[in-house]
Amino acid sequence: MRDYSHESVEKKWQDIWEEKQAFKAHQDYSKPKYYPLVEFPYPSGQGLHVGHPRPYTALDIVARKRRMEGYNVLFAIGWDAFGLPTENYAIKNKIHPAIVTEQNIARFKAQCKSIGFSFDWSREINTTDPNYYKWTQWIFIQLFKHGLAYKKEMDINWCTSCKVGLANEEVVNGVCERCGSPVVKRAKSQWMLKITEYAERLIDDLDDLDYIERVKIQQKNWIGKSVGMEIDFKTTTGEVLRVYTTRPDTIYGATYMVVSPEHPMIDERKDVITNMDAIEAYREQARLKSDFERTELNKDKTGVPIEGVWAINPVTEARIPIWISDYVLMSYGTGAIMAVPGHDTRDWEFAKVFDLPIIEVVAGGDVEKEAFTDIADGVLINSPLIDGLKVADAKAVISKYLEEKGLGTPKVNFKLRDWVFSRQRYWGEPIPLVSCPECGWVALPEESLPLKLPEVSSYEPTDNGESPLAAMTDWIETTCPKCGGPAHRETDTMPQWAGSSWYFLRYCDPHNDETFASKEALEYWMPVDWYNGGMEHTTLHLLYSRFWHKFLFDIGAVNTKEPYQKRTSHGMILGENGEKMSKSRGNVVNPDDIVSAYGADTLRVYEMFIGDFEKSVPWSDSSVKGCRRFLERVWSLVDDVNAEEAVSPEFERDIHKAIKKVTEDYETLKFNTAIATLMALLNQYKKAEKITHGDIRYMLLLLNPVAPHITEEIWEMLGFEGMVCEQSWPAYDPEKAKDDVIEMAVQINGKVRATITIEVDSDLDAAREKAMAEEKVQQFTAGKKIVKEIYVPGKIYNIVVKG
RNA sequence: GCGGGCGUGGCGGAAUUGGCAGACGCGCUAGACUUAGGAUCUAGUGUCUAACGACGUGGGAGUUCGAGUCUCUUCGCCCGCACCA
Repeated sequence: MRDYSHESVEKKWQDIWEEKQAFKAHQDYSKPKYYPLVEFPYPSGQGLHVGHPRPYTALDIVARKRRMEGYNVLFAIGWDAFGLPTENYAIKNKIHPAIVTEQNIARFKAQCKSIGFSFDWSREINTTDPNYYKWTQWIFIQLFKHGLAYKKEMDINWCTSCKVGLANEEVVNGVCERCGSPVVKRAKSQWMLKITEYAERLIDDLDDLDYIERVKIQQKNWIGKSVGMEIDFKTTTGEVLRVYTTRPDTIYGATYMVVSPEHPMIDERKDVITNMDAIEAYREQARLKSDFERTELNKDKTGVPIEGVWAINPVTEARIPIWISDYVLMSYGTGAIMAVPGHDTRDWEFAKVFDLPIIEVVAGGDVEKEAFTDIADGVLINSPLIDGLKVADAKAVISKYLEEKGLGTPKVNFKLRDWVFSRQRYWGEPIPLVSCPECGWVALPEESLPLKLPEVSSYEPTDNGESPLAAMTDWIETTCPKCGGPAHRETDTMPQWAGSSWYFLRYCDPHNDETFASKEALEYWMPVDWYNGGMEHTTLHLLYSRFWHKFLFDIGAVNTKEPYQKRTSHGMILGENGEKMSKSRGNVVNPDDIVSAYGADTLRVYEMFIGDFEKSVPWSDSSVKGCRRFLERVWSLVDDVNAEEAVSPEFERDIHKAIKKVTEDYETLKFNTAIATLMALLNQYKKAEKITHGDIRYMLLLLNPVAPHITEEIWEMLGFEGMVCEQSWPAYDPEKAKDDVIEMAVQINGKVRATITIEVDSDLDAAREKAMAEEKVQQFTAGKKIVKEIYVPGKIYNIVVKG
């Protein structure tokens, strides 16, 4: 037998697969389909990270198994290539981002190929390709035409020194990542997408999806539906302050109000407010704070009372003060709250700091010590209309009362905010709209798409907060598609999320230039059957793409209301020291090094064997060696074969058990135990005197999805026909996979004292007879009274004794 | 602060979901082969104990014939975040 040389074996089979187009998804729509999906990577300058192959190998295993099970499988990859790091690299090195992108993609592609993923490379896509972003722009235009895109003044992070807008990521602890200068908020008119219009459906439709529970929970909490009321508070100066609350039952305990520093009533009533100086100073402070500071450092409540105006509690008619504080956000509810310090923790803290009155209106706690927020058992007090009622009933009664009196209306609110869709950047999809003095914002005609990114001399954001495109007068100045008059283009670009919100649709039909994907292709392939990705994408990417898909469904462009039927998530791979891999920590492992030293199959086996797929796990070089050792032992089986027969009788049961276990484990993310099963089976083989072709055949079939190269090579060496990847997935006989004789533990008072070998379906009498024959059992039961016997066939025999 | 998750040998992790805790792998120990071993093979390897045996899944309590698994409580760690009224 020759040595196992991974370089030549892996290259050989990669070439054969490519030549034979072994993994191409077929246009034959009569076969059953399967569509597994992995998150396409951002092609960074660092190249592939060892974190990438974990999810990719996992779904590659599923894809390969499905092909062997007779499915037409669509498994594709592409590049999510717009984005900040490339752009910043381009600025720094004065290279066009398109060139940087091209280089990075070439590297990523070569790396993916070297690991042997069974992608259908003919479907590769790239979000920065005009033939791709043409359709991203087309979708945006549909959103715009259906009223789901609108302009709004929104704050951007503004670096006071660089004089550019910054992404959240570029703001570190309130200062600019690059120059360390303070970052402030600055209002800018931006395009927004009304994802909130889909909030209810984005929650409800989760019920029918096969997402892992923590993804569902996290999405639901992020969307944050709450059922409450908007209630109007009159003020002493005649206007109305509207608040949102989920606890209208506590209204008798509303002893003051708080509005956010940005609340419009402040400017509107400048004339009657007597302490505008103090208010302005507080607002300025709030403005200087980044979101991070406002939330993180603001553990102690701060605020300023508005003097000159009071609110009237609509049920008690009491005159109560109005404060401003940054713990109330303009972006949620109405930007104003009725503060009930007795029964809301934040209000309670605020009241304690500023010595505001606390009235107990729900009995059961001690409001002098802390806010009482238990809504299950509380009973209302000090609330004439609802005294003695439980919280839930009190809510219903007071809501009805307030509604009838015209003081309030029931209202559902969501935490979810609309999606800020504008970026003041160059390396993104141009927004295909023009602003016409006569017609307002007008979409470009669809047949004129793509609107390509123009060549600019500098990619640096401009010092007035505009995108680099804003400096290109000849590009900006255009004519209105509607009236033909002079107009100018939108100069902001789309966020990186845009291209990734629909890429799985393009995989279905990637070369179509009539439409983003043909109806037939979509009807056949969609929905994605299994989408695996990182938890960090749960609330943004996953939600955004569900939103876009639902919209496309509503306009009849796609045939399913959800894009992904199943969603799972993998854990991160950490450095050997247990910390997150990063350049600065110096603990980064490059997959190329593993592939060249041990081979792609070793890398694949290792990443699947390393631990629970769903959990984070530290890298370990010595464990990699163990996986290489396993493959070498598999390789050495070639020499051990000493019979032509099918399966050795002594292995029949083991093989059927292994097929069952591995088949199930590949479906349930338990790749580690699947591989452990194969290792154990191999150990059996190595110990055996006789080992046949048939025995090894099963090992190769089961191991092939994880280690595709070496298994093909051994298959060929042993003279089997065709390729492993063309074979049928082995079936197991449930009867043969079952043990009929087992080792059963015999316990005395819950402690194991002996084991007996017994037929699975034996009854208590048979078990007792065998157990009592054991010396240990006799010893521990001698002279004692048997009070109880628990016998669970196939599991346990426990004797409870006394005395 | 809010939301989500995790604590099992020296290490990564198993445990049919309430039934022999530690599968499989790493590491380690001893031996074999060898000029050599950081290659390979064989055996051993949770802790305490000379042994019988006892103890053991972050800590404490509880339910149960039986708890890593269920309940309560407490401590610690990780991830995400937009103080969401």
